Parts: sequence; structure tokens; C-alpha cells
Amino acid sequence: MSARGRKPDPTVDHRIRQAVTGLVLSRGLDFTMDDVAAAAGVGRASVFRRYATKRDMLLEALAGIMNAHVAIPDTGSFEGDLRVVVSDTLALWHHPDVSRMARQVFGEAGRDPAVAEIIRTGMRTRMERSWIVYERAIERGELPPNADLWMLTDMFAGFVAYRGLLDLPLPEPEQIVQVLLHGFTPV
Amino acid sequence: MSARGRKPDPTVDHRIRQAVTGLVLSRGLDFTMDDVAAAAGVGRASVFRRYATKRDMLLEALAGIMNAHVAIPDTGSFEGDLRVVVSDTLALWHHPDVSRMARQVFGEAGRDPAVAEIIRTGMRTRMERSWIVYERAIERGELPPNADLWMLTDMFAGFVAYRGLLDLPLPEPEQIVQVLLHGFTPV
DNA sequence: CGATATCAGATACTAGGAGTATCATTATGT
DNA sequence: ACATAATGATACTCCTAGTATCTGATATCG
Repeated sequence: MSARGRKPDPTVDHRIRQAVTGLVLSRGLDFTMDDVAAAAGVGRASVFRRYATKRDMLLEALAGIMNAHVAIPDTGSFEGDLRVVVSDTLALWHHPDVSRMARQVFGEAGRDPAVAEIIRTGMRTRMERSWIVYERAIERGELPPNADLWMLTDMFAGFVAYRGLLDLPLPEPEQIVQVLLHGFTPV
Repeated sequence: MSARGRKPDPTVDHRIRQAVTGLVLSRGLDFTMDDVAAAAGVGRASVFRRYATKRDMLLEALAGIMNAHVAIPDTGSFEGDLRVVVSDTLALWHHPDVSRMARQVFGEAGRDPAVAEIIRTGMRTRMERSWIVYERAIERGELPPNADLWMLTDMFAGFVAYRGLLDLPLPEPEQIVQVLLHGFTPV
């Protein structure tokens, strides 16, 4: 009753995943399925045996990439915590490879709802992981208890993504922090 | 010395431009060159005689679309003016066709720097057209004279584009206005 | 008018990449 | 040994952008 015949080679799975992740990070979405097979040192057919379409393959890879680690700051004040997050994010975007990849993936979200879904989920997960930061801020009275935290993060993420997508320069972290905290009206 | 031979038919140019604009508005970027020729009632070759590549064709169409009219409010207060702009923009995004088209075009900016350039230029033009709104606000003391107005608009545009790209709901205009003016800290 | 230049439409071609189908080969279980 | 199933290689099909060519229409020059 048990399975006969040659077993799927787990190193093939692994090599393909590695190759895809590497290619996405280094070349965005501009690579062919032959590139994947070549980079993995694997037959082209074995790639299509794992993933019915290139899209399926990319979706898995993107979900993995979105899961990368994020640091959760605890500086003692919300302003300080926010400064850390903003600085870290901006630093990440200043890597040319990262921003190019992010641009393409973000762009793909505009045409493929599944990519949008992955980004949405990834961002939600990240947000939930750092929930404690906001709880502390509310406890300290630095944020109103009913603050729309999703809007706060989306406002920041959106601004960075927008400038990044259009290849416009990003301001200093401090400036962003001040605007998020106090808006544009005069002090 | 003057031009001999049959003259270019201006109605052909016009019909092609119309067809492209219509297709972009109704189908984003998902159409073939045959679609264009068919919609224009024109030979496929005539399309390629006008535009060397599909990309060139799209760039012209997008530049035209970006030039659509924007109203310049004058309600007497910056908060009022801002409310108008925010409401108008959100209303526009609530048309499913508009948001789908915008998503795709925005997405394309992630891979094609020329598309990004068109959006950049279009936004800059719109911004310059409504400069008077900000001047009045500064005169009335509602904005500091050194306010980063580009950041203000990009923060808003970025937020809307981000939520739109990821198909997330947009909040009420009033909430956005308050955040842009006063940030997230408690009053 | 007639020669010639240029445009329009139609059609067949090339190029490149995703996805499919086939086949011989190799590994595993009975 | 034999059946089964995965592997790599290769040769397809399909789609669409872009090219090349042919025929016919229309305008200008002499």
C-alpha cells in the first residue's frame, strides 16, 4: 500500500527555493524559468513539476521574503521608538537592490491581487508583531487610545513606497517622525 | 522641395489616440496592438508607423491622461481647501475603473522609469497649478512658511496609492485632513 | 497626363518566453 | 527482477511584440 518508485529529491526542492529567492532579490521579477533551473542546477521540468506557473512560484518566494525579521524597539518613548522604525526602514530602502526589488514587487501588486494579498498579510503580521510598541505608547499617553494605528503605519509605508516607486528622494527620518506626530500645522 | 506623395491621414492619428486612451481607461495595460488597430478601425501597420513600440504609445497616452483637469478650491481656510482636495481625490478613487487603471499604471512605474517620470511630472504640474492654495495658507499663518509642501502632498498621495494598490479601504476624508494637519498625537 | 513618392491596409514572418508533452535514465520499494 | 515514480533533456505549442513586404490609394511635380 505504501509508495513505490523513486522519491522526490528534497535537495531539489531546496535548491529551487534558494535559486528563486536569490533571483528575486537580485533581479526583481525579470528572470526566466530557465534561469531558475540553471541557477538551481536542476532540470527545467523539475521546476514546473513543483510550480504550475511562474506566478505560483513567485507567490511562495515573496511570502517567504516578507517574513524577514523586524526589530521591535523599546527606547522608553514613542517618539524614540518611531524614530528607530523610520530610520531602519529608510536605511533598508537605501540599498539599491532592495529598493529595485521592492519597486517591482509593489508594482506587481497593481496587476496581481494575489501579490497584493501577500503584501497585505505580510504588513499585517509585522504590525501585529510590534503591537506592544503602540500599547506602551497609549499607556504613556503619547497616543490617544482610539488612534488609528493602521493609518499611522500605512501613511508611513505609503509615503516611502510612493517616493520609492517614483524614484524621488526621501527626507531625513526626523522630519517624517515630526510630521507623523504633529502634522503640518505650525507649533 | 515640398513633400510629395500621399499625406498622412490625420483622422488615423486621431482614431488611434482615441482608441488607446479608451483602452487604457477601460482595460489598464492589458490589451494587444491588434486590439488598438481593431478599436481604431485601422491597419495594424499604421499603429506601428506612429509608435515604434507599445511602450512609446502608452507613454503618450498616459501623459495625456495625467493632464486631466483639477479643481483649485478657495474656501477661505486651508483646512477647508484641504478637505475639498482630499474628498475629490477619494471620490475619484472610488470609481472602480479609475482605481483599477491607476493601480496598473502605478504598478508599471515600478518597472519602467519612463512611466515613473510621467507620473512625477504630472504630479509636479498639478502641484504647481494649485500653489496658490498653499500661499494663501502660509499668509494666513495656517502653515509655517518653511513647510515641506511636497512632503504634504506625497504623504497624502502615497497613502491613497498604497491603500489603493493593496486594495485596502480608505478612511473618511475628515480623518485624513486631521492627521495631515495635526498628526497622531493627542490634542 | 505620367512618373514618383508616401501613406494605408493586409499578411506573413521572426523572436522570446511560458507552459506542455515525451522520453530515456535513475532511484526506490516489493 | 520488476514495477513505479522522479529526474534531466529536448522538442514541441501558443501568444504577442515587433519587422518586412506587398498591393493599392492619393498626392505632388514636371
